[in-house]
Amino acid sequence: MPAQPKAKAAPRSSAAVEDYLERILELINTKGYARVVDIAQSLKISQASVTNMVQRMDGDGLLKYERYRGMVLTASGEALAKSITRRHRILTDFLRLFGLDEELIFHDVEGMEHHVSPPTLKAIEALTAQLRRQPALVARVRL
Amino acid sequence: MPAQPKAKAAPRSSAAVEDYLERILELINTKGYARVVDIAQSLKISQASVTNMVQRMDGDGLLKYERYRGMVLTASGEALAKSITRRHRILTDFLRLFGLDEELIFHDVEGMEHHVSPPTLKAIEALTAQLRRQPALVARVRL
DNA sequence: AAACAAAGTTAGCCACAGCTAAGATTGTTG
DNA sequence: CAACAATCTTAGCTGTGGCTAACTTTGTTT
Repeated sequence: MPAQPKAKAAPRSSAAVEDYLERILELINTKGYARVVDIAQSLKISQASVTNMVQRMDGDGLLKYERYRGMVLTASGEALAKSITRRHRILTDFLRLFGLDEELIFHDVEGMEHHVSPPTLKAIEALTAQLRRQPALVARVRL
Repeated sequence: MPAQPKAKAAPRSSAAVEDYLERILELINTKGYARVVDIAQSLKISQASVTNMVQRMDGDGLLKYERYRGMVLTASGEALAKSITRRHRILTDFLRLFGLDEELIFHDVEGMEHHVSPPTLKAIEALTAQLRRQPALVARVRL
């Protein structure tokens, strides 16, 4: 028995890794695949940085990567990416209630999202649903 | 005229710097002074790291620091610390509406706060005020 | 097929912000 | 005042995640 070959260690993810996962899933959903050059453009970082990170994420079991060829999310990578995307959407929906500038919303969500725990997210989701039924109240906040 | 001696460059601050400022102000408010050892304990990092950072913050004009002696916030450091503290309070007040665990609130706020822009903060502040007048609605979120 | 451009990779660098270990300073106390 | 403990500093290290410059691979185009 050769012991475990890979040392999985539960896919912990940093804010940076979460950003990558989010963009990779989005690219796969819209274009069918995620190329290094597109990820780089989307995150506004260099291709070299992307190559580097993607290799780390392969090592962490979040995706399968083949040099010069391409990448696919693993099951756990995809699950993580989806939950990150969902969190992003919930926070965006919440902030959109208040008539803030779209760019600002994006920027704030992009920063905050990595730090919002599941219970807090759930509360914000429920709150957003309630507020949608109270446009008068929301209007007072927008002023 | 010896030109400007220090190169101020507008006190940009990272998340880490903001955490330090927040704790330093709190220590000054409660104990009258901020010692390296207390900052370290409060942020759960080593004293060496605190010394290091405090020296950088001195260089950045956020505080005045004298080796082995102590520190005082500069005017701009104090202004920044106060606005950080205010932001922290507003976010905490908001999350407290939903009956979340205090520790969780603290943790989430500690992570998110550095990424919330002034307009977003203002909206959340106004929303919190409105929600305080709508306990029935809030109760539906808490469930 | 040769040449070229686009995409990807590697090597080596940097700043940030933590850490430990070892040494310096300070204040207290016998 | 000598010695001690507490505090603080320095030196040197680490990992993360960027960067540029130079090189390689791939695919297209003539």
